[in-house]
Amino acid sequence: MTALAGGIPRMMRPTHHQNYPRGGYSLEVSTPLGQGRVNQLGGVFINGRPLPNHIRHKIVEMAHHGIRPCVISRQLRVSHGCVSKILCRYQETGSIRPGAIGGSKPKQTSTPDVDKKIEEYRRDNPGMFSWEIRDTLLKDGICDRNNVPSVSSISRTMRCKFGGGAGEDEEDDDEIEKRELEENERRAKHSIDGILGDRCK
DNA sequence: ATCGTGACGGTTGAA
DNA sequence: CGTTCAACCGTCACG
Repeated sequence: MTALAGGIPRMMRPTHHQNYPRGGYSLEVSTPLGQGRVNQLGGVFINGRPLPNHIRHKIVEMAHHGIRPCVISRQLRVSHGCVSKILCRYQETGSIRPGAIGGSKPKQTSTPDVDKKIEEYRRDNPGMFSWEIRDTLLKDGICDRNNVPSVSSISRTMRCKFGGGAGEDEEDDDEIEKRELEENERRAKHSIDGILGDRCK
């Protein structure tokens, strides 16, 4: 641990390390949704998970009323770093929702160019099969035999871009939010049901 | 006193 | 099915 005599690169924090005296400082509380913890301000949070929606909402609402971030932080018991982040994001994107967690990068098996071409073929001829697209890619000289994507790769690409063919409908934040709230409630209820009378299977 | 920032330990979910 | 791994999370502490 002492290994970096050579000048700590201005941004390393050898001393911090989230070193709590082991055994617990960060109180643990149980919530319907998992292991909750308590931050320095006394607020409850779940490590690794986004803040609940109503808190996020409250943060932007208070900010909207001209309340300073530091006050919001103390009042809602959310770290100022988090308040700052949520507010920043809200200003940038207009959304209070957290970013998409998890999943793999849409794997770029082909170049963007090829991807574009696939989209184009598909748009011009929606009934086209993946193997036909593959053939066309070769015929048009977009790819050669060495770098042409596999048929399954092409169908994956199309699944991603076209979502299975159905038109994508954009829901506005409110709608998503509402649905999320319901889902949360349902989930919470579920786990309570599970505790009260475990009968599923 | 505030607030931007990045390390950290954590969870998630498509591939 | 289980595993991988890069995305995001909020907290903490520094500056």
